[in-house]
Amino acid sequence: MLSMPSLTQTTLVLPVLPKANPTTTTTLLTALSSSTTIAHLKQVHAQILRSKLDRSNSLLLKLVLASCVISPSLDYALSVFTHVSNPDALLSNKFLREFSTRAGASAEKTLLVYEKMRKDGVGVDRFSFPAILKAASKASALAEGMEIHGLALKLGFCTDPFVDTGLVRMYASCGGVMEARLVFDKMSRRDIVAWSIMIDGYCQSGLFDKVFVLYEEMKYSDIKPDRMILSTILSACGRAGNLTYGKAIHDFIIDNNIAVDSRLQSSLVAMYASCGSMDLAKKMFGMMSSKNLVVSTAMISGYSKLGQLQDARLTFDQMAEKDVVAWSAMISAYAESDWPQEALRLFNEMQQLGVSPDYVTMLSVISACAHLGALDKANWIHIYVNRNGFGGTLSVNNALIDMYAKCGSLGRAREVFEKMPRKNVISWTSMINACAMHGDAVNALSFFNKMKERNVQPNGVTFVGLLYACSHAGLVDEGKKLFASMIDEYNIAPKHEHYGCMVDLFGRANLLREALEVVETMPMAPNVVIWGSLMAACRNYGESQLGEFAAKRLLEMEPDHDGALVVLSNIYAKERRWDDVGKVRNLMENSGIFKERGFSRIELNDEVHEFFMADKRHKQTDEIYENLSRVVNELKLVGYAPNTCSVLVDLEEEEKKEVVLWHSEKLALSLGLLISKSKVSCIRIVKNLRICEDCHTFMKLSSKVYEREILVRDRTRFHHFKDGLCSCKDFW
DNA sequence: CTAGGGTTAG
Repeated sequence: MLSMPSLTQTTLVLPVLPKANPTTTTTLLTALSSSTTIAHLKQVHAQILRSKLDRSNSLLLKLVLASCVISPSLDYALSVFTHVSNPDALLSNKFLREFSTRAGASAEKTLLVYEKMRKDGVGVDRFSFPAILKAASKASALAEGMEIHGLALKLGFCTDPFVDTGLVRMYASCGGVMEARLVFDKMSRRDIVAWSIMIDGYCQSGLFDKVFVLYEEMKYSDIKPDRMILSTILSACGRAGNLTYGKAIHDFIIDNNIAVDSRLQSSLVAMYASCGSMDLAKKMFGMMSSKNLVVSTAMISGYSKLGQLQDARLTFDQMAEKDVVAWSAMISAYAESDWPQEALRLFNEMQQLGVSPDYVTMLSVISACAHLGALDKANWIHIYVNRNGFGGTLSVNNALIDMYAKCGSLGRAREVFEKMPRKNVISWTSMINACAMHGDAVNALSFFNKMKERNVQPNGVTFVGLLYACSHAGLVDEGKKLFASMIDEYNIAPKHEHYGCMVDLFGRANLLREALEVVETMPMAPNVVIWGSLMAACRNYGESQLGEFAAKRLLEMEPDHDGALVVLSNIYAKERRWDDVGKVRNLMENSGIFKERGFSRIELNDEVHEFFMADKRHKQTDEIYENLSRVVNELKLVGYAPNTCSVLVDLEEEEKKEVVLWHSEKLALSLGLLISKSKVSCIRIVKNLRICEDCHTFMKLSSKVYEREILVRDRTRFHHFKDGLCSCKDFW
């Protein structure tokens, strides 16, 4: 080890080497200690330049490599490298490799190194390509990747399996699995790594069928699967939810005595967890001697998918260390289970512990804000996104559109959309959906037209948004045309959700015969949603016979479907079939139909208030109820009469009236009117269930009497109440 | 002689 006086950043002297020579400098550069700093290297650099040793490129390159070793940021190394004329291949490749394998170094910088090598016209040989292609893959740089492909062809390296494998990987990562496959098929010799990368490419593109086909093909061509490729296949099984294939792989591992290391074990647990087979996952997880980050995170997301939040949280709390992925998984679990406040709380806790979020974390946090529906929080997270450099990320912007729409601000959603530097189908679909949610069918259709003009291909989800918009706006002909063009023009096979929209489209327009025809002619068996749509239409138009039929089909599939039970009991009551009413009531009591408790949230002065029905937990409870009865009396003057149709419990009429008056959205409105006095500000309420008819009327009248705009988000859509009218035109 | 592949969050 070179004895260097303890240099600090402030005493930049190099006393031992007044005159540098190649040998001593080399010694110096190869004898790095943990205390060597960039400052030391800068001195050596100066020595080299002063002693005119810089014509010896190898010395400078050694300096470059030395700085790679000691500094996580490769900026200094890069700056020295760019000043080396005609770097030689061996050291350049080492440098490239250093760059491409370094986690912190951005792939774009590796490509800069490559460009420099190209410009100097030397230094590129077949050993350079794997690293360069890896960088192009990481950066998803298709244009550069293709140029590199061209160069490899020109230099005659395209018979080198390492180069070919790199090309397969590059195309696969840039979204060109087809091109990857072309390169793969032309390879004369395919080893297990080549197969592995090709299979992983299909996995990344979500083409799981191809994954399994190719894997079988590989086994057929006498290549024995190893642990790594088995991991890849298991991951595909997990993501495709193919438990059968996953189990078969597990059996293969056992039958062939393949040693299961901790990584393969993690893959097995992750596969079972992703397939929702938590019992098997848990069993294997329990057997692991040391539970690493990855496998614990897989367990968290497995539990979360099944809605088992307590188990997810328990696993999370038991983790000795947590990285950003684990935090993100837990935050996402809360966000997706409609527990947004806990998701946001966890996000704060994570930051306090010094863990920086990445863009996936942001997606979950944005989704949490969307669930919460609080516009102030939404604005806050948007600022956070911009300040922390996520503003340019496509998926983040897509999530922001959805968030603003769900927080009631179509305008802000549109602003995000307009400002986006790049847009994809999801961006357009999110915007169409945003309009649909707000009952703005005209703009939904106009976004669709603009999307077509820009040659963006719509997908099945796009049409769900469009059909939803049409059905809620009563645009029957337009909806029919869109449905036809989806099939004929865009070759998209309609799924359940599309047929559901069509049933809704006709049902809402009182075209019940057509609605029934859709149900009868659709090529797959109708599901709960389809029968539910038909039933709702029948209820709205008093079509009891068909309504009863639909409700019964629904109950065959979901015996405790609360909506169906209510409709049936109302139909029977109307027809005075008291025996049947009694039967349904019994069913309702036994099935515990109130599985989801209704609640409403309102955000006032940056504080979120939450109410259940007849809730008395709020600190201003007395004022809220006092104000509510005042409001009720004032509304009665303009014709309000409590409507108890939606009350399911068996109560006396007078009691039912009280129950209706204490619905959570009315409590929220009462507080809103108490606290927010300014007539220009809109009162925003978020409800987890559908708004009932009585509350809907109540909101309409309040908007007129108090000259306030009221925005209520219910389970599926927005209601803008203004001047006594609602944007949903009383169809919901 | 210096080169390529695996598990987790959406």
